[in-house]
Amino acid sequence: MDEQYDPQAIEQAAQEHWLTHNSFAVQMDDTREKFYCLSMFPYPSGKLHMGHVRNYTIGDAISRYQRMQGRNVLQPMGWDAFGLPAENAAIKHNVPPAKWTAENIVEMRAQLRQLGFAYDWDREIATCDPDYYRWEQWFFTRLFDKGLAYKKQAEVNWCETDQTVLANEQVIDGLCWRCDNPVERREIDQWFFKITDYAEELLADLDKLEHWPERVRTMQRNWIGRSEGVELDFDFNGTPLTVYTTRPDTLMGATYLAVAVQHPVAKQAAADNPALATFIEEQSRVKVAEADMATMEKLGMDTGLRAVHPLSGESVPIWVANFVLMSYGSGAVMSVPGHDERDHAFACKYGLPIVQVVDKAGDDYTYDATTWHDWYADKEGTTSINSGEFDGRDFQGTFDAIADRLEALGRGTRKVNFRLRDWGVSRQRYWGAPIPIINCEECGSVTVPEEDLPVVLPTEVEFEGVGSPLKQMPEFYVTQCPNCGGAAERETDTFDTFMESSWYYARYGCANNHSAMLDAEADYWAPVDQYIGGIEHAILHLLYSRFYHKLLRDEGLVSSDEPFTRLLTQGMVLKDGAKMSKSKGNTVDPQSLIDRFGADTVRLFSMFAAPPDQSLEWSDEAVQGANRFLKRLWKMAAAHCAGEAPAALDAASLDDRQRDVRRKTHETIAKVSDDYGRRQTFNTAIAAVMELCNEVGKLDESDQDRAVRAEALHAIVLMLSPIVPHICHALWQALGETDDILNVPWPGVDESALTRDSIEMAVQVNGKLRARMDVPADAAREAVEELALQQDNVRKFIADATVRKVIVVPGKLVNIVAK
RNA sequence: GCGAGUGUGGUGGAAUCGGUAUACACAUCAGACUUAAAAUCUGACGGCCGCAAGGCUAUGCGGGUUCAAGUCCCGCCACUCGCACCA
Repeated sequence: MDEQYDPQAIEQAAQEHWLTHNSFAVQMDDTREKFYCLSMFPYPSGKLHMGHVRNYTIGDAISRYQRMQGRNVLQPMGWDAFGLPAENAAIKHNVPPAKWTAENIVEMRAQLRQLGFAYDWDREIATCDPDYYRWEQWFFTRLFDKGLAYKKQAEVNWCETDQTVLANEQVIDGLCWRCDNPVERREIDQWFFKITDYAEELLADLDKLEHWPERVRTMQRNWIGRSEGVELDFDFNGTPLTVYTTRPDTLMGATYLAVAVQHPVAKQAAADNPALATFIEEQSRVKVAEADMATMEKLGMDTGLRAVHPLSGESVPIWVANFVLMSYGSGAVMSVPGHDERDHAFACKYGLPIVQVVDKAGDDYTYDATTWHDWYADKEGTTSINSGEFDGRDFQGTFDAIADRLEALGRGTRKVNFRLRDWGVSRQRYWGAPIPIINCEECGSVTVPEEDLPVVLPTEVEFEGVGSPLKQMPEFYVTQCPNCGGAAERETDTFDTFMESSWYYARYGCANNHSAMLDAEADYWAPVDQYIGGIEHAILHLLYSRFYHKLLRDEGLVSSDEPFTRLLTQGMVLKDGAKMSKSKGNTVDPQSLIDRFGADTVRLFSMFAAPPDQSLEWSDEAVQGANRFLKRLWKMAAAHCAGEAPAALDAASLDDRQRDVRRKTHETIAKVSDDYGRRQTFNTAIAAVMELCNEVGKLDESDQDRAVRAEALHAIVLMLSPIVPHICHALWQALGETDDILNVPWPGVDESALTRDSIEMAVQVNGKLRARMDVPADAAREAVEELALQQDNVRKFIADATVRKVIVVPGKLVNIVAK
């Protein structure tokens, strides 16, 4: 064995070995438990960044560990290949997106191979491949038939100068990123998925995801935003004006109505009220970031119109207000200024009446319009007042009584509302999967027949300006209607790229099946047992995937309810306390580190520097430290192997020092197993192995010293192999082992090595550490107490006091309470 | 504004179920080797007092519970993230 650690040679040899043995290809196997480990696939932007390295090293360590546990492990890799950056690059460098993307994939694949990740490359997929997106198109037609995909008008950012739709990130301060002209909102036809049909289940099933971070589940819960209330009608000139409220118990305190500026009633009132028309015009043009909206001044204007309260029969004014959202509920609200903060501010500002209808027991506060109270919205310990026959009830009592009355009168119904909106899946972009629809003047939107799929995206394109080239390609869009045979036009919109990433995890299970979207093998691998990726996908990607999985299930393609059993959200990689980014100029290129130190050093550092779910502060010095550890490990093994083959271990004959090292070996195995499997804290696992190495270094060259060291080195190499697989591959051979380390099971703990004759215990007096003592492992409680009281330093502290109590924590400490 | 999370040496972090705070590294300092430097090896390394033994003190701040609190509870402060007029 070479004395010098030569990472380049070692890593190349290990990677060649894996390649020639096809080491990571897997098939279905009913004799072993399956384990599907997946890291979020990358967008092929050009090169790997440190975030990728961290993400994929975590996934690889888990995969390799699970394999050593005897599981049938699938770990695939692929490319989230559609998206806007390819179009931007095309415009900038005049290279077609398909070519640019393919070149990036070649480069990044080579980098992933250099890092030694244990992927089954036979299952590699790229979402821009027609073999992939054809199934997405096929599935869309199925959803269309079920009514789960539909078309409606929706707003987009429109640049009049460039005659094109802009993505949100292409709008900078309200201006087009290309021509700096103002961007306007325009309504166009778009395709949607009815995710709201699954809102209830998506919410309820979050409770099943016990191995997901609570943070992610909370974010999804809030995003879905379920609320229970009543939808009720005020009478407006004989037609119902519908409002939604979660507080029907305060209905008798509703003193006016407020409608959104886009509401039909507002438009109607504006027809013969120029001042109002101007107000509406101004307010609909204000297009600010959502963050500013919450703090924006609340403005409104009286329409002069009035509506009739459904229970009191009183006439209430209708106002237009800038804070009412057209997109939630019915775009109109009943205003209860006595018990809603916004309504209160609005009523005070415009002099509208305020009626208190909820009182708090034991609070002698009497309402007047100039003061406000901290329990105005409480639902507990309150009583309804000023509400006629509903007086005297608590929140739920009034809620039910009023809801029942409205339902009996036919003026309202209980309703559950969601904040979640249907998912808009069409994009007016080129570099995406074509939506398989043909628009016919006679038949409307007709799906492309299955035998005509896929609708292939042309890849030989030229960009003129920013619009999609598809819209200038009659050879693409001119076609016949599959229904009537008449002249028709193909849809030129493409799918949102979240479509591809919502089901790729399932496709890896049968990536090479050309006759079906998913099959029995795909269902064998699903669901993903361990998913690893960035927290930035906590809502959209993970919610869409969960939705898609339920769609696939309802189509009979998978038999599970959820796609990802266990989720690990890895933290960001920071430099100088900030996220690495090109604009800040604080990036670190993984390639230069691999070239300098080797992949194992980079892998080791990224796993050692922080627990996986925390942010990781980059440190060039600490990378060198990781490299230094590998060099030391290599030297220790080289020195060990240079001598004669070690004698057989004779556990019974070991002296205390040798037994201590051997105990440390087996304690470390126990700890590292727990850190890898249950805790997923690889940093502490590495620290424990480093400690063991420090202990092993103290052994000398006697027969049994060498035998103890041989056992420890075998364990160390096996335990580190998920994180630094190349060096461990080489060390395993150097230790004289002929089996491929990949096929060697995880080391077991020898319980007999863990026993001790004596234990060091801490002795406290009144909770403060005063002494340490060695006690026989089998000492009785009384003997331990006795020994503790005899310690010199302890006697000093209890000399002038009476011992009241002695607490013994077996094997750990004694606390003497004395006063 | 609402919600979630974090706060421990010079730095990254450890302390898993309330039980010996600062493991493992990085940096720094000292020593060995060297003509010298790098590399490598050995040692020191929270603060204060002390020759030492040892003592006092310390986990953002202030209280509390407990024999015992970085860990649990209450109230503040700072930072990070998410949502953001959802009626």
